[in-house]
Amino acid sequence: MRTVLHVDLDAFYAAVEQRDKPSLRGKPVVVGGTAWRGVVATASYEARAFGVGSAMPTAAARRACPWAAYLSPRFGAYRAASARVMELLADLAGPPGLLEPLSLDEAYVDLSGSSSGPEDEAVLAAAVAFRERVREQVGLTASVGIGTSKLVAKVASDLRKPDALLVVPAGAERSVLAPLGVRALPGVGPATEARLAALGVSTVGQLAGTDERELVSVLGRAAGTALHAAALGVDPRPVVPEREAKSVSAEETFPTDVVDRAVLAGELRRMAGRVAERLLASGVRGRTVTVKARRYDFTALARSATAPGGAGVATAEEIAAAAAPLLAAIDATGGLRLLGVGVSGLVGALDALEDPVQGDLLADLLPDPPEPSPLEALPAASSPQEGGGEQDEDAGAGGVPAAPDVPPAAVSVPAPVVWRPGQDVVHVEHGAGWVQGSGVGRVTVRFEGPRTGVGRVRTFAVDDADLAAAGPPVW
DNA sequence: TCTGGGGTCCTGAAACGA
DNA sequence: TCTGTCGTTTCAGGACCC
Repeated sequence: MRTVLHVDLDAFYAAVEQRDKPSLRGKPVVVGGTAWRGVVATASYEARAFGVGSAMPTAAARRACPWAAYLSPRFGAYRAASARVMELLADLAGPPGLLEPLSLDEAYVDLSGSSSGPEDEAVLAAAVAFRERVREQVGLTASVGIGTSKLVAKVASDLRKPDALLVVPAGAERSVLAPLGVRALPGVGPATEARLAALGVSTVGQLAGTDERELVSVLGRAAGTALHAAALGVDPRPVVPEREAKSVSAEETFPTDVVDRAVLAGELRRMAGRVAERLLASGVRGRTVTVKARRYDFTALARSATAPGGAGVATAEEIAAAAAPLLAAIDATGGLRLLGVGVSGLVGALDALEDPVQGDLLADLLPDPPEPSPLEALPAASSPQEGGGEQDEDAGAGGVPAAPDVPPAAVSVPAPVVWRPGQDVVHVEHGAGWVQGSGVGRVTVRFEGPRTGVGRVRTFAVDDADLAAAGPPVW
């Protein structure tokens, strides 16, 4: 039985400001960009009463609540407060140290090793004591949720905030989640909510009752399966103590849109310097440089390039040199309102000096895992007749003649996969697969397998024989 | 309302290379 | 040598989170 605790500091930035400036206590406080094009990062609960919320344009917030205090963020103060809270959380986590900070104001702790479940009296007592220490020693309030998974703990901490503690006992997950709106689930934003609404799904309970295949067809494989599991209260993600950054970037919205290429190039060099400072401070280099822009009409675009070899970039000069041709490829007609540059594919500076081929050689010397790759065992769609017979998506008995030892359940096919060469359409339905319409060419399908992991791609041909064949081709 | 900044992850298409 | 096949990598964009 897992016990996961989620901590969320209430209205964090605004709460730190109210703590440090007694005159602001009990009053509406808004922290965020105070410039003309700024947005709200955090609003105190007093400001939220007037309709001010995160991500709202500052201009709109000022109209809704002109009497609030509008402050620029003081990240130094927030980092210090966060560090103190994380220390208290580390004490709570104990020697196993399963503490995963998500941001300055949020973290997960895995207490499975020292408890019998979420409703364990000792866990409850520890959580109460932790919240008391945060109040006394840091001067802030925290909302805490406890459950059998990250998902349930997080939803629980959101449910009664601010300044609350909620425990979801093992077995009660579904009944707690069911009445909530789908937006209560992490990962469901406006776009996903709208797609679910089109299916007639607005609550988590309805989501749990929806066929997973239908969700996959609408949301894609990863989101579809994860959300369906989440609606059932299932979330196997472990608490991971250390997570290394995967990219470093800097971006800026200009006070007014910029058309002048010389100005854009200068801004890009300045931001390359900011990125380089952070890369050098953490002793890493990056292989891929991305230039991001938002045009006057708010359309976003990005151009990226990956440096050949293992050396990568790290200095301002290297980043700027790689970014310059990417910026040149961006159409700035009408002006850009935002420009940014980022570096990803990060490797330690020492790693970058090593021959990247060595890893492959080592992999070749190692014996293959016993599990056969489902990809190698898959017959191509260009042999539709070989499969024959009825498809059985779950058991797959007789459905994959070339590899009877590999159940089709080991392979998940994202759906729908649509290919359009000119006017022709090849449409591969979810699961075992159909080819409909007319068309000849290649279809690329991304697979997931026990050995290959997620993201492997198989490309296969579809020819006239497939399309003329009676019955669906079977993979 | 008119939309920041810094990230993560996912997906489809295309290029690449054996 | 040429061509088709197919796995891998890269690129671009979308959605989401705090």
